[in-house]
Amino acid sequence: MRKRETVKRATAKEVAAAAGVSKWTVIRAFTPGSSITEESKRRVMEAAAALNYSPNLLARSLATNSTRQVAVFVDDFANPQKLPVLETLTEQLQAAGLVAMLININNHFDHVHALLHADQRQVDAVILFGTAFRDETLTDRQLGHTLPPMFVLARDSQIEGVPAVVCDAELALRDIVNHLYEKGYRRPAFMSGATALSTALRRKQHFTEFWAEKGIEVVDYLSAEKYSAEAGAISVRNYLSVTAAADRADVLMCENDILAFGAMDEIRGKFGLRIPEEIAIVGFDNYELGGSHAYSLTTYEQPRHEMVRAIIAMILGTVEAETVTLPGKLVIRNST
Amino acid sequence: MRKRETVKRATAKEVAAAAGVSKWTVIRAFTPGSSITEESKRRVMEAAAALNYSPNLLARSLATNSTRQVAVFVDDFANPQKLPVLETLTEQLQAAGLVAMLININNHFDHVHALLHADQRQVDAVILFGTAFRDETLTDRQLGHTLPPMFVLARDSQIEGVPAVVCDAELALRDIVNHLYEKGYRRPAFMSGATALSTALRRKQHFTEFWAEKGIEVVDYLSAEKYSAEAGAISVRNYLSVTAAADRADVLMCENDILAFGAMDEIRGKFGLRIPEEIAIVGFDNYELGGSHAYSLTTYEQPRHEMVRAIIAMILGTVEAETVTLPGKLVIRNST
DNA sequence: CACCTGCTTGCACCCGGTAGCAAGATGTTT
DNA sequence: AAACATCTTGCTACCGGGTGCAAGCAGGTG
Repeated sequence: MRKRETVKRATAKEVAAAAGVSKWTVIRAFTPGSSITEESKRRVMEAAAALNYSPNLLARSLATNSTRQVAVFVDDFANPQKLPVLETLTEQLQAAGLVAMLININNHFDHVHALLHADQRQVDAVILFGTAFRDETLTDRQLGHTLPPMFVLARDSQIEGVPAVVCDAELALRDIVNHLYEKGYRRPAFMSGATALSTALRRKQHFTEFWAEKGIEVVDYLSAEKYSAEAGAISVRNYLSVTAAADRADVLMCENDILAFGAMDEIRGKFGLRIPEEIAIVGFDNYELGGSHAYSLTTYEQPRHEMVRAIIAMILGTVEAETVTLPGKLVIRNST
Repeated sequence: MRKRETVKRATAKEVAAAAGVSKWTVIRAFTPGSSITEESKRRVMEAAAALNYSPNLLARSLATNSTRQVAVFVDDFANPQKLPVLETLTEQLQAAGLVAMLININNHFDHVHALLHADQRQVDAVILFGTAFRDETLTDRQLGHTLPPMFVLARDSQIEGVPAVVCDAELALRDIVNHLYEKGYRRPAFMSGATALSTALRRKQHFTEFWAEKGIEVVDYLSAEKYSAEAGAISVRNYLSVTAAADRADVLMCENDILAFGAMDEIRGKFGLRIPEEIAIVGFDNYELGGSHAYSLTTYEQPRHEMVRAIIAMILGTVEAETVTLPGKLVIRNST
């Protein structure tokens, strides 16, 4: 590791010597609201500027037991939706004087590793962003005693006492189903990703439920291997090749936009069907590309700014830490 | 800020008391290669396990003057290409025992802020990922004395003494032009993004140069307002509306895939032209979506694994820190 | 002028580790 | 059994700040 042998950072003690005061006075000059005369402060600040001094946050963190660092766990970089949320998250964390440690959860670095590591680094909080683990993972491994506070973002919490911030799936699906109903669709189908995520299950469940309220049954349930365009394409290919034109759904809701993109490519490319005339498509998440001409996908946008705001408020402790559900908004385009 | 008043982490001193040794022996038990008897180590480890002890990395960092944290500056979250690189970067950093601090450079938090902040946090290095600033920024603000070592990733360095890791643009454009030439295209055009990035300029310049080597002149240069599908669409719309069919280029290379997507939507949607028969398209960066049916875009993939490996080797000091240029690979699809 | 109040300032001690020295323990050699 | 080499262990000092107390100092009051 390349050390910083070059030029050492100035310390409070050195600034103190230069300003002719004690190091505590220097520290006070840099601590808002502490009792110090204007004169002393001015002298300290001059000396500090001359020496290019700024407090060492590492030392401060050690002394105050607060690093103002937040670990962000991410395990699915394939989902392009992660990027805008990461942007919002880092921006708002920074605005709150916090900083994000981005942790990649993968085969070589699992949740337990990551948690222990984050704990060793004394982070003030951990955000499980779109990822989660079973409660047992904590208890099995005898963790949980000294762990930093955790929060789940954009996914249901599976851990007792760990709050989550999620988009209101019930409202979302109600909006979607209402929209489809008004557009005249009567033969809905639903495509889910493989994993048995509670957030995913809930979308499917509400989709079914709200159609049922209108006296309509969901005609087909498709499932994709994973969340990728390829998997969405395969799933819809299987469906269309075994389903007679008359028995086909007139609208297919895909659990997220990525699946929808793959499905649309396949529907138009391989099967030559027109969207939305022959089959309409709905996605979820509003990826940037859904807005392009090629797709123009009707989808649902999660309220990421509000979600991030909510989770940061909990981290800062300005609001009680409890699971919250926020409303997003329906984005209607040409695929329906 | 929610403090960790709950259960305090055990310290080496406490473990020492429990194990009946001094705290230094505890430290030795946790320091690979230090001299300690098997017996002592076993007793320490037992006590440590009972108390759930693990060393406080903050304190260690303070004492060793090495945090094993790397700040990663990102300023353009609109580019979806950032995500796979971030994945590779975090994965490899973690494998090397480092961790990424993700810093969002924006209007409220500029390079200077971010650098000072990263410095205060004593990061071991700063990676300028796809972002850079002028050399003057450093000297103007009297920075540069105590700053952590910096490295530029996926962009040219504009700072004296700061190395960069980039994709070999010359090789890339040579491959692209050769491919287009072999395919029989003879009327090339180039679309650039607005900003005068050196990496961007170089693509354009080499594009021109390699066509010239074949005795062919680039027939048109388009420019987009920024790097977005929308801007690409507008740029190509302007071009096609003022250019007679006979005068049109037969292949358009876009500076990156996002521009290409927008251009393709417009070309097919608004102008009803077929790709590649009436006009072929080439992008750059190989975004995941370029592989979908809807686009099937010929593009060029930057060697992100190798680039990340190279930059981490420099950070670790296992290789000399100097600008390196790595070869990527041409990805040929149906748009040419 | 003595006394009280309130703001500044310096100090001892603390946060939880690390480095390097020296004393203590152990084992080996002659 | 004495002398020596080697490994363990504990200790002092230190990384660069923060906390809370008490002394120092000012101004206002009786």
